Amino acid sequence: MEHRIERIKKHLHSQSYKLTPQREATVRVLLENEEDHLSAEDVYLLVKEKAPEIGLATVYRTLELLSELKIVDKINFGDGVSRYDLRKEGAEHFHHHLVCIECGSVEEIEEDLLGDVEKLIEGEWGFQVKDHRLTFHGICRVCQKAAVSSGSNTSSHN
Amino acid sequence: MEHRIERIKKHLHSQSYKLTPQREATVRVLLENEEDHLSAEDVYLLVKEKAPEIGLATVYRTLELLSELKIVDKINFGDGVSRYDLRKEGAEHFHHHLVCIECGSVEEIEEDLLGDVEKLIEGEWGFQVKDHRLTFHGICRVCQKAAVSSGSNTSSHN
DNA sequence: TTAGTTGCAAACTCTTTGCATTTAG
DNA sequence: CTAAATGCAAAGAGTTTGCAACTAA
Repeated sequence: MEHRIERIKKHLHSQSYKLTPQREATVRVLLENEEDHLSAEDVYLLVKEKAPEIGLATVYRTLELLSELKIVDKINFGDGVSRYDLRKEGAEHFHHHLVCIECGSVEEIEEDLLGDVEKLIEGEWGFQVKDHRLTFHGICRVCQKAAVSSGSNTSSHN
Repeated sequence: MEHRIERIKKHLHSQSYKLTPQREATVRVLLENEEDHLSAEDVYLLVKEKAPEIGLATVYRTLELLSELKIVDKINFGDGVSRYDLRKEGAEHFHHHLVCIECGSVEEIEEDLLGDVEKLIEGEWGFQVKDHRLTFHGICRVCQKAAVSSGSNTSSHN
């Protein structure tokens, strides 16, 4: 964890940005919640626990900065809120998401599923792919089980 | 075109919604601009040309209704604006998009590229896929050519 | 020392809502 | 006739910005 902070610090310095305590606290919150998809407000509340004086505007500015530096990815699941996701070390592509339409849970898929599809896009459409966003909407394992055990009689031909 | 209006009318009636002149005008605008990805504001301005009395709130309400009825899809390319896209007749899945990071153009791909990937998701992750959103960000054909002819010397190993 | 950063409050943008009035079916 | 829909203006939610004070490098 510390080495990741250190790396981000260098990344900031290389562009003559400073690593302020507020920024460090924000990055720490993101590191400690890598699995989640926090909104700016979520981050704000968590940062506030460590550094109560921080303002929401600073969180927004920090997240925007980290986003520009490709340290985080800004995503949008369709509710009107932006969420921020730390990029995995050395990840070439943005990871994918499985969003459950029942319970709202979000699962991440690191695996690159789109290699072939991207080749097709470049070949057939002449479009040079730089990044992608892929989200599946559906029903997660847990909610499928819940539906079965509550006796919903949807014919499951599987 | 008229038969598509007629079909939508029936779809509305079947749920005891009315096809008001405002709704019809909105649907017509969407039909006439199927290729584009209009924001609510865009739709509002276009509808206003035919039906100047319409209010922005009505456009929002209509788009939300059409979205619920799966007549349109609501999408979000990351700028803070929702865009609305008429579903193609009989389209099972949401189509894909190629967004150019140079010129902002958006191209649509009707072809279903994710059949295999979805099977994998269902098999490996036990996640029952209902729909997906796939957007590629990159450089469109036109901007690639522009970059070459303006003599940008980025080594293109292709 | 000083360019960069912060907190605050006010401003902005997009979207939703309350309500009196109108209208499609 | 009446439930549904409309237009307007006001309210909400999320995000951005101006500015004087502050601070990391």
